[in-house]
Amino acid sequence: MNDVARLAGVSGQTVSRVTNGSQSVLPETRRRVIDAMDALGYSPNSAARALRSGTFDTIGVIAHKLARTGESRTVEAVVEAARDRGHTVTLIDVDSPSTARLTEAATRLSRQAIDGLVIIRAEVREAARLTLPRDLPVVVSDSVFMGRLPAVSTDQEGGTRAVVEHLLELGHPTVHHIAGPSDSLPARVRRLAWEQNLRARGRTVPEVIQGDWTSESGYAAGARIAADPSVTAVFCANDEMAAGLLVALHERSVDVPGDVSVAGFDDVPLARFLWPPLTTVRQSFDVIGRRLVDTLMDQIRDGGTVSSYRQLVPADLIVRASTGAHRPRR
Amino acid sequence: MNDVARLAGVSGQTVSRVTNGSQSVLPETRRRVIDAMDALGYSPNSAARALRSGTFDTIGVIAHKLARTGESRTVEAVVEAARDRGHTVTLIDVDSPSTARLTEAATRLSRQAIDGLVIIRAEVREAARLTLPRDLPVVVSDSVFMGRLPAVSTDQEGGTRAVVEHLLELGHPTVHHIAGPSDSLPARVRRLAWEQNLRARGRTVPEVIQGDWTSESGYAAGARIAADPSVTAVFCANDEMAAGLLVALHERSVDVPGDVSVAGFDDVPLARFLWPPLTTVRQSFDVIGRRLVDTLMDQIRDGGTVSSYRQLVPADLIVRASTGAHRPRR
DNA sequence: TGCGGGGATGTTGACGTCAACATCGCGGAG
DNA sequence: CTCCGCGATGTTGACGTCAACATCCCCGCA
Repeated sequence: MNDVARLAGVSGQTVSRVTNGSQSVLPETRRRVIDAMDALGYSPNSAARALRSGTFDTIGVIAHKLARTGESRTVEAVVEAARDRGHTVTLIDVDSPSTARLTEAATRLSRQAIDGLVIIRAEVREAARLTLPRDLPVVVSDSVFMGRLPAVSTDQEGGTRAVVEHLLELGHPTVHHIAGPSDSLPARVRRLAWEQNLRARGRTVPEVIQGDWTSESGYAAGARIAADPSVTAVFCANDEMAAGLLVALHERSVDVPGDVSVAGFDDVPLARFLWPPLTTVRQSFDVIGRRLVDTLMDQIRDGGTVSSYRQLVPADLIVRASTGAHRPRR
Repeated sequence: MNDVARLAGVSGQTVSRVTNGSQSVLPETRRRVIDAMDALGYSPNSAARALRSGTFDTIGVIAHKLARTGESRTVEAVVEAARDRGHTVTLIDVDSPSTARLTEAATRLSRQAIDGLVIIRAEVREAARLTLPRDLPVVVSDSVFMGRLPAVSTDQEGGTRAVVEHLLELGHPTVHHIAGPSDSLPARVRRLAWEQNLRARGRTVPEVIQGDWTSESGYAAGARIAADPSVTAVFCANDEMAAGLLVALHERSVDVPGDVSVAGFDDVPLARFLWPPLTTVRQSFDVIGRRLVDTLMDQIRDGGTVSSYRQLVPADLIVRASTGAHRPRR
């Protein structure tokens, strides 16, 4: 900055004023300063700026498995919303539940240059042990931290109810369920809601089929389902597992939706292009991302005051061709 | 820090030594300092640290559409690799090609607290106008910056050749192509390689069908392809478009691969679970991500010296059920 | 002609950390 | 008994920026 000031024949303060768009700089002076900046390839040092101002204009995002649909779409929305608010996003991943990794994440976090933190689906139970720096504004989505920290999340119960009701209305005596891994909070919530809805309508609750979010696990479940003619409707806890199930059923010539109706959860972009197009529940990741940032920004601005501890974003049932009227198999 | 020092009855410097794990601190002193830190909830100020050390332990990532398969998987790999090297990742998105957005990105970039920059698929031509801060180590992948900057990218030519050869060996007289958007570099490269391979084998080069990466565009292309019995093999520039095409063909009772063979590119996780399972080219995003970080770190360490300007990561053909022997239609 | 006022620019110091250097105290060798 | 050396700890200043305050100059009005 001093070099620029010298070259432009002004003081450092004037350079600072130009950088920050202050009004009280003569156009002629401004010109000289900008020329000097270009000539020297100057760009302001953000560390010094942050040190001086005490703010980083950056928010941290803790995500679990970034490439997974929900995560990547939420992160994308968070990045966009943050950018609109003049902030950048720093990514911190806590993929492995090992204590070493967690300690590392905590350390990294505590020295990180962030004004606030968004925790997206830190699902693993061990993550709950993560010590958060005091006074750091935080918002969470679908994580074990829910309840303890302000949260924005999908209305899992509502979405699940919509699927189950839809399938029962089609005449199916009951609905089977391929669940997500039990250490995942959304998986547990969806499973619980499925069970409660069946009970509330006096239907028998079939044994849960345990999956792990991957298509492979849905595919594996398909073998059992194809062999059991009592199964006529399956609600999969996410679209990937539903895709695996569909393929397994095709391979065994079980017709969808003629023999078995299949529904998913998430509405991944490809859901409409599976065969048959998948009935599923759409999560509005963009809305969630935006709300997360809004909520966080409110906290940052108000110095940690939390307005709402629980925001639900509705999840809509999208009916496509993979679900149809009940027809006994065999 | 001063508060901690006072409480522990030491100087600030000793606190600093404890923070950074210096050897020359008596265990007893260290204990006192750590207790004081805990009591006060102290964590070091990263801005001051960065200001002092001149390094941020952070790399920036410019991505285009984060939620898209290639991007999110590459970013995930970059984040992991960076973490292993003790660095964090800051995300900067340049989704829109408008000049305003670019200026904004440039500004944001110039004041960003990063030690290096990874540019992932900044495809839009206008992005080339982005002014990068001088002396900032940079690596790119699949972007318009290739050639000008050190790059790590998928062997698009090799992957494309493998698909085209595979389809020709199955007896198809030629291969049609649904291309990605023309402002995307990988899309242009794949299209060109497809054309060259057909020519090299003396096959007629059919008119290109223009897509835009989305499944919807593949679906739209499906109407034309279903109606044209001369089409027996289609190479789609990505898996999403292939998925759209498959659905369009099913709806019109065109058998895959009986009537038409379909191949994609990317090997998204769901590719194996489309119907029929999709023949495609696997991109090793994890390898690319890791190499990007390695290359960038080398530059950061050596003060900007670039060893290699072009690293190619092989792309392997994955043959599944969506491609089969040629059989004339109708 | 002198004085007040306001806009443009300059000067100073502080943000929190850490490298470099200074100091202190203790034990062992001569 | 003295002095040297070394390990533990303390002191100082600088990193780059910007808020607050100081200064300067020019203009208009009495």
